[in-house]
Amino acid sequence: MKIATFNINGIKARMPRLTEWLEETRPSVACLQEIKSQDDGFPASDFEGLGYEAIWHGQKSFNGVAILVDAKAGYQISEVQRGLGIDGPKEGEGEQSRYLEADVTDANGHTTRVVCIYLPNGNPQPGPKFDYKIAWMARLRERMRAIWEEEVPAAVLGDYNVIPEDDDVWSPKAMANDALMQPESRAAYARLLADGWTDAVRTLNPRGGVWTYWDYQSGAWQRDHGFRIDHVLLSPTLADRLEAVGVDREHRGREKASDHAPVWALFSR
DNA sequence: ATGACTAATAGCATTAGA
Repeated sequence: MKIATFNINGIKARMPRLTEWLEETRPSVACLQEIKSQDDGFPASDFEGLGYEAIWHGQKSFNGVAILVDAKAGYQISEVQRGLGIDGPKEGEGEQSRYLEADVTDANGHTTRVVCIYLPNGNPQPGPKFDYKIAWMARLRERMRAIWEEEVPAAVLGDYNVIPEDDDVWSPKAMANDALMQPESRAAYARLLADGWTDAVRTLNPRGGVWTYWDYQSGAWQRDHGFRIDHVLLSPTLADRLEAVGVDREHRGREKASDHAPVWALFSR
């Protein structure tokens, strides 16, 4: 089983790149963030044509998450929960579409809990958006603890919008004031790891230096000015089966690419 | 230096991203 996460930055604008990536790398499960599409506009039939079954939690203009499974390879998906029950930072806007949780069953009947998240960015900080980010992380931790109690194999993956350590960014100094690496953001992420969740990419790359995002501006891609904010967190039984991780960097360099690259984790079954 | 790109929606710029 190969589980992947990809912040696609607009599903309409990215469909050609997304299609290529699915055909070339064929993940068993793909978590997508920032689909920036309402539920009605989601191209489910295009994914069906590629052999993928999807569930999605859309929103107009911003945010939006989806989970795809390789139906052609025998995977099935069943939604467990959408949303964490937390309102956005603006008065009366309601909940943003950032959380989608499902059970994924393989051809042999083995089920894995898969949680696709798009954690709030939190800039500018300090301010209400940063407060929202920290509150969202607290709610996420509560939900992850509940999943932990279920003792199911689980992966919580997506765009965490947190740079966990200084060696996860090309220049800690350049990013020092960003919400992505504030001590509060890092502490909230560290609490998830302290709870027992395994950071798959960090575990297999203990020296850091792995990037998953490069800004569109200032030639960041050409200069390799990136950082790691897309993470794959694993429950113990799933972590035991972890065989490899990777970042599909090459896809970041293509025409009309997302500013994020896909991140994947491979398991023994 | 509070910019530079990019996407979406709805203008004939603004918001948001990170």
